[in-house]
Amino acid sequence: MSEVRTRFAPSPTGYPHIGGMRTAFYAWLLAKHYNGKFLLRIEDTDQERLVRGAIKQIVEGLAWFGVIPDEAPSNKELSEIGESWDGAPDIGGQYGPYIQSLRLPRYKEVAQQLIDSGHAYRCDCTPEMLERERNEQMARKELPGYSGYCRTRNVSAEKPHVVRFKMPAKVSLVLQDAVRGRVAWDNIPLRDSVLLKSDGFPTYHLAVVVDDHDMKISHVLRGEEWLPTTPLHLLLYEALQWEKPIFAHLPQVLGPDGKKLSKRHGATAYDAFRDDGYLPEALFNFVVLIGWSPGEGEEQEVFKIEEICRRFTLEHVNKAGGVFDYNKLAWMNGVYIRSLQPDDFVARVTPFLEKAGLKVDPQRFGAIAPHVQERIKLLTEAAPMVEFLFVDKIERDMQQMFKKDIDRAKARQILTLSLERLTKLEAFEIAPIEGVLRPLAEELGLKVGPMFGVLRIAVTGKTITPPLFESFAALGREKTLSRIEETVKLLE
RNA sequence: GGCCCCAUCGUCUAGCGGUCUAGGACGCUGGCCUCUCACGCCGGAAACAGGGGUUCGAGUCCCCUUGGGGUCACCA
Repeated sequence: MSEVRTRFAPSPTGYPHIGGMRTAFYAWLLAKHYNGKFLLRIEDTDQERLVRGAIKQIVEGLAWFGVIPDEAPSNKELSEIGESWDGAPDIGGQYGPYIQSLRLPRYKEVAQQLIDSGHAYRCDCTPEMLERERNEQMARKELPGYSGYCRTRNVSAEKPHVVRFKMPAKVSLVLQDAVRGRVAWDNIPLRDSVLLKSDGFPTYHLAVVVDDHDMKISHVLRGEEWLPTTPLHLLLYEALQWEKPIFAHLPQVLGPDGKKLSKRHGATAYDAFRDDGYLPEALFNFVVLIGWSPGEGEEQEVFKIEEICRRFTLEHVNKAGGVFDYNKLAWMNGVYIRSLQPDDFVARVTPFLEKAGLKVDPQRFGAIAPHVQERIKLLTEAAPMVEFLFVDKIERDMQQMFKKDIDRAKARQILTLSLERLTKLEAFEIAPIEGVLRPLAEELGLKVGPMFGVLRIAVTGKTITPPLFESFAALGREKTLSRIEETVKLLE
C-alpha cells in the first residue's frame, strides 16, 4: 500500500469540540498505525464565521492529548493570517500552505479548469433571485435549489459572480465506504452547487476535494453528516479526472438524548473537560471507544495510547452512533488517576487544589496524597477532601457527631480522653495513633465507626476524609490536638 | 417531505451461519472487606425492535415494517 496520509480539517469557527476531536484521533491513529502521516489543515473559507484564536485552541487541544501533526500550518502561514501565537509549534510541510485562505489562487485555477472543460459555469444570480426561486420550489414541494438559469448565459468573468458545478440531471453513484461498505445513490436529482463564492473563496466542496488531492490524502475520515454531500465530491473527482481517496464516514458522537453531541449537552469543549479534572489519556481512551473497539473478543477497555495505536484499524469502527456516557468516562478517569505514579498524581492534582484556594504544603499533602488518589474520580474532587490540612479554621456541623450511641456528653468524653492519650504520644505517627485510639474505643464500649466519626468531624470538619490516623499524622500533632481541644470547648 | 445512514442489556460494546441457555464494561443492585468515603473481591437483575423469507440451522444473510439519526445554503 502506498503511504497512508490522513488529515484533520476543522474550520476555525469555535472551540474544539470533543466529537470533532475524536475524528482527529481516528485520523491520527490510522496514520500512526500504518506508519503514515497525519496532517492538520485549517478550513477557513467562511470569512463570516471565523473566530480569532480558534486555531490556537485546536492545535493546543490536540497537543494536550499528545496528538502532534506531521504536517501543519507553519508559523509563517499563521502570521500571514494574523493568527500566530507565542510558543506555536512551527511544523509546516511540503504540501503547504495548510490554511485554505492562503490557497485561493489554486481554487480559482481549478474552478477555471472546470469551466473550460464544461463542468462548471459562472452565475450572477442575486441572493434575492435565489430566495424567490427557492420559495416557489418549496410551494410546489419540489427539491429546493438552483434551477440552472445561468448554465447557458455565459456570464462574464468581469461581473460579480459565483462558479457553479454543472450537475448531471440524474445521478447514480456508488461509494465503497471504508466503514459503511457500499453506499448507493440511485437516480437522485441534485442541484448545481456553488464551488467558488463571489468573494473569491471556495466552498467546502471545492476546497476539500482540491486540497485532499493536492496533499495526497489517502483516507478521508469525517463525520457521517458528510455522507449526503459525498456525491458532489465524487462527481468533482471524476470531472477533474483525479484518483479518489478512500472515504470513511464515522458514526456520530451523541448526547444522552440521542442527538448529535453539542453545547447544549453541557461540557463538550476539550478545555472544559480539562478544567473539570479529567486526564487527557483517560478522555482519549474513552472517546476512542465510542465507535471503535479492538474486537476479537477483547474484554479489556483501558489501553495505553500505544496499544490503541497498534490495534486501531477501520475494520472495527462501528456504523451506529454512540452516546457519550459521562458516567463511564468518570469511572475510567478514576482508573487512570489510580494508575498514576504517586509523584505524578501530586503534580497533576496540585494545580486543582491551588485553584480551589488552598495553599498547599507539599510535605503534608505528600503524606496523604496516595489516600486521596484512591478516592477520587476527578481531580477537582481532591480539594474538599484535604481542605482541613491547609486552612487555619475549619467549620464543624456538631449535629453530625450525634448518633444513637453518642450524645453530647459521650462526644465530649471521647474527645477528652482521646486528647489525653494522644498528647502523651511520643511519636505522632500513624501506628502509635492507632495504638491509642482503638483500645480507647474498646474501653468506652464503642464501635470504632461512631467513635472515629466524632474525631473525624472534630479535626477535619468533614464526614468524608482520607483514613483517620493518616489524616492526623499528616495534619501534625499541634493542629490535631488543638482542634480536638477546640471542639471540646464548643461542646460545653 | 426527498435522499442517505443506522438498529444486541438504560449506556459503550463482543458477536463476522452452528461453540449464544448471547460475553465484557459503566451504571443499578445483594453481599464480603472496612474508622468515614473509596478501592478490591464475590453474586444478581438487565438486550438480539417487529414480521416475512434464505438455510438442515439465524443475533449473524435478504426484504418489508417500525423506530432513531443525518442532510437538503455563496456554513462547514
